[in-house]
Amino acid sequence: MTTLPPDAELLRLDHQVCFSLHAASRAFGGVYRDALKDLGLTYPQYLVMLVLWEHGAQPVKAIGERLRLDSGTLSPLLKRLETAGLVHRERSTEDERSVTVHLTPAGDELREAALPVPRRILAATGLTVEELRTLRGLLGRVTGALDAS
Amino acid sequence: MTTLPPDAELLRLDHQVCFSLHAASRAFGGVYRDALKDLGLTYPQYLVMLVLWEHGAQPVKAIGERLRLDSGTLSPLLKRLETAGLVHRERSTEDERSVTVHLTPAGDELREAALPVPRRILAATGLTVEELRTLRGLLGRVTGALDAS
DNA sequence: GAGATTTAAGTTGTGCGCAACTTGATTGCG
DNA sequence: CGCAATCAAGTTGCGCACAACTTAAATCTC
Repeated sequence: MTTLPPDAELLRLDHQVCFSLHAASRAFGGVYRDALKDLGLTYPQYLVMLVLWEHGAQPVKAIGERLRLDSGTLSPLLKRLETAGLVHRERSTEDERSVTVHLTPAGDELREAALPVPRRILAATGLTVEELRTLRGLLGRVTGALDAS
Repeated sequence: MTTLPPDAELLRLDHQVCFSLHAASRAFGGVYRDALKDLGLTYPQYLVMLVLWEHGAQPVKAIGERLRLDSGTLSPLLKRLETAGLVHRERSTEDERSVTVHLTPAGDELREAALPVPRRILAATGLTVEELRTLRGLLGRVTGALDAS
């Protein structure tokens, strides 16, 4: 569609994209930090709670697959959520390797307090719905391609 | 342009974008980890080296502004780069609060070894140049808006 | 059925990211 | 001038991310 850029510019573009991604991810982190402070959650903890609110109790493995996180990250994170009284872990009886993560009543209740969060973030992005869809689409494709390579 | 989606979908879209961003950022991290292993650099260390290769010796403060990182992150990172012999730090004589970061000859030479890295990453993304531009644009706008809020 | 392989979760160690703080230098203001 | 406010860099502490490893259970294979 356009003239292909010279090599140098192309390579520059690449690291600009990576850098933008890195910066944007941390900028989101900052806004979430504020929005979640009252709930006492970090952003990754909030992601885990979203999974549990939406899909119910499930094994650590399943949470990890949904969030692209391994047990080295999830185990201590879940331990903190358990200490905070939001979650409890129970070793499965059928397969004793597996541990199922359940919401406690407090964890379930927190859902309501978390409802206004997404709107705050949405407003802070300054993007239109169209743009958000485009962004989500591109990011999804990149992640898929990168993971495959 | 399109029918506005109902509230629930809109809020869903928001956390999907945040999640995609988080996931994409980590996926890039993984690919860079492989590409930079031979150079003995992590991705954030590589970003610092890019700044020095491109703009020459400069104070910690300036590096932090370019990369959106504070001294709590940069100080130990620079110490590691110094231990690796790629960089050395010198306290400014005019303003003794400031520390200027210089490339060592080894740090300068590493530039050549790093040249093939961007192309590898570029290929791994699976996106066209158009799409990369769009992505960079959207991410830049989001970061700006989020930082301002 | 016994032994090798695979699997789920957890542990350890390293580095990044950031808040909160310390230290020492500079600037600004009365 | 003198002292407060500001500023640059560094330190500490905590949580996330991930590689490499351990442990214990399930599965596969002969």
